[in-house]
Amino acid sequence: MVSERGLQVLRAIVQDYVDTNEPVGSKTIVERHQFGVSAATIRNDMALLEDEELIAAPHTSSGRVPTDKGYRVFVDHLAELRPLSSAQRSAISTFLADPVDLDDLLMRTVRALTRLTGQVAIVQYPSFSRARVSHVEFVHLGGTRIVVIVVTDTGRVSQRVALLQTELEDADVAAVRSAVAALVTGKPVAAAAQAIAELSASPAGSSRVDEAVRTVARIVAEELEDFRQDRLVMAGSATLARREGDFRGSISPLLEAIEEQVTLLRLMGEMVADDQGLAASIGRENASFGLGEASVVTGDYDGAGSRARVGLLGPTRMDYPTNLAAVRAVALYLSRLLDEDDSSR
Amino acid sequence: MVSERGLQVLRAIVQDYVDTNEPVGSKTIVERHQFGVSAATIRNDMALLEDEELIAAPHTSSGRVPTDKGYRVFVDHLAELRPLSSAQRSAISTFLADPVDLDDLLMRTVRALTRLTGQVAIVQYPSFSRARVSHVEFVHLGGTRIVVIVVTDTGRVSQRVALLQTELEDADVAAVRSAVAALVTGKPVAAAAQAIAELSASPAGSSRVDEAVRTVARIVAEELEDFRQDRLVMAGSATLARREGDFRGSISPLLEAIEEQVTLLRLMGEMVADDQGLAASIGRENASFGLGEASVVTGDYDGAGSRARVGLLGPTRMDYPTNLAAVRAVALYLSRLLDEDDSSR
DNA sequence: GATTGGCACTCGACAGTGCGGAGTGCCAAT
DNA sequence: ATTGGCACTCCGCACTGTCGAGTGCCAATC
Repeated sequence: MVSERGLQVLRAIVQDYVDTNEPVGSKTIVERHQFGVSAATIRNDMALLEDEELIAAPHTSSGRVPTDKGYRVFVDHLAELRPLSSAQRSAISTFLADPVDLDDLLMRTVRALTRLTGQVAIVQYPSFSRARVSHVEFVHLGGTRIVVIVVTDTGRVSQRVALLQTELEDADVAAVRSAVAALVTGKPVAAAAQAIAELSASPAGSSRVDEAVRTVARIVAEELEDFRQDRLVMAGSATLARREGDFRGSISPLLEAIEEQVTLLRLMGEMVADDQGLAASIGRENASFGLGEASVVTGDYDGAGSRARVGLLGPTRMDYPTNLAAVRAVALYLSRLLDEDDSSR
Repeated sequence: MVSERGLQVLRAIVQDYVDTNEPVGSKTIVERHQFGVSAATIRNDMALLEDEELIAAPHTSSGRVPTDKGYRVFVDHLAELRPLSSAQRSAISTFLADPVDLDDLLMRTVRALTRLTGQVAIVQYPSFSRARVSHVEFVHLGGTRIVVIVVTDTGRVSQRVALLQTELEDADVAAVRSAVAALVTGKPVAAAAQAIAELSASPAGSSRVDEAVRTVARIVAEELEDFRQDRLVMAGSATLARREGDFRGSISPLLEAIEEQVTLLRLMGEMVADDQGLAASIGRENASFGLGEASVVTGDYDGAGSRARVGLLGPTRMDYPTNLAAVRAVALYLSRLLDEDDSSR
């Protein structure tokens, strides 16, 4: 059983190791922290911590390094968020001031976070499942090509080019427009998708317009899927190269995950937040995502009536208190901005 | 003066060095190539090449390595494109078959290129400066928020949320729509932007609608700028981490350039293509872009009536014949696809 | 004049050696 | 439970000598 002091020793090890990137020995701990006991006593505690697999020694008779399990205990029980300096707070607010639109706001958010922490920053687009379709629009490009645009009441827009089977007159396009618009306008995106599915299931008319309506509706359904499917904005991948020694292996799995996005989306989706909306996934806990050498910390924010996450990706050996605090501060600020925006319309 | 055989020696050095990543000595050349002369003779040639600064020795009495200037001569005078295997050709065509839309096509293009070459692949969006505005659309979200959508006859769409000074009735929105639409519809994007600039210069009316028209027009002008401004799609940044030893320094400047995009756009814009539409920018030639350790090869393609580039970013020590051939093949294929698409409407 | 074989020389890579320091584990004493 | 002491382990570093690859130069040869 690990004593109370033993846990404090673990905390000291994590802090010093994050600080210096070198295995920390009993003597160092006595020097850098005020435990009021001798190195030998610390050694006894360390032996217990090692039994519990909270720390490990890279080589016989070398200092100790936290294990993934050790980091987990540290984050769950020992870490206190390190409050941001006022300079950092004001940096966030100036960085995020007066965004042009949602894209711009999220882009600035990740830039701010990566500057604040030196890690790769990630933000999910708010999930739009509660949004309603406010408008569908078609632009006939001539021939069989038509641009299909869907807009939600939260201001998000998706567009796609559809290729029809047959050529349409402009009058036909108007007919298609009113048919599809009637089907989805004003409905929440989920309900709109449902309505389109029902249309597809019903017996098909064979008129030229009817056929076009079906084709276009299918495209609209795909676009609605876009709204439900989360997307990511990221920044700071260059920081990985600088911090390369922190990853035992190569950083290429990380770069792949960044490029893939899907992996990160799944990972971020599966993490379980605490009562402050914060979550951390550490080292081998991410092994199934190919990120066994990395950690992710996230914070929830509220946007457009739904929840999404902002987070950081970095080495397992990261400064969790600082990073969690930064994520939380940015998430709170983001929620406030989106809330104002929401209520102002 | 470097003899004809001297140039062949340079070619051999480049080829072997790209192959093995080790400085190549006179003996190796004699073994791997059929020069029919002895190592000593090769050494004499190498001394001349060194005088011309086409090759250099990393250390006294070590094998030789091509300089940037050496690569330049190789690419300009000695390299012949290495034709793609038929397997590779068919890989391209299956990879690029049946794209959903332009975004999808370009995304697949970079994926194909990065798979083919193992380098970072980049493609510019076709420049839309010759495109015409086919449609502007507004969606009133309520209050002072309005989505402004601009569509060109090439099928490209840009949207942005505008915040107005004052609240508008739906009737006002209709008035704004017709005013702005009259201003720009049917015009090439450059002319449309011009028209808006003239509007801004003319004396302002003070009615609510007039003011809204000006605000919205300004937003439209911004969006037109989007069309003229090129954008990039990229893939394969993870390959950099694997090939890390090829870069003397860190790969972080490369990752930064990839994240910045602007740098790469400028670089690709400034490169001068040969009669096949191919271009290469080697090593220190890119120093002013922070990419002195890297090379970029590009090929031009025709899309939607205008020209754009597809390219590769990798270490200076890259396989230029293969990479140039791959870029050319993909560029040609892309041109063909976009041309078909163009003529089918 | 170009080419060649020979030869001395330089340098990097590598393995082996020895040493100092940091850190541990254990034990007997407190 | 805590502590100081002590033997032990192992890493990191500097130093050394050897080996091989490669060069540059020169006199001899075609």
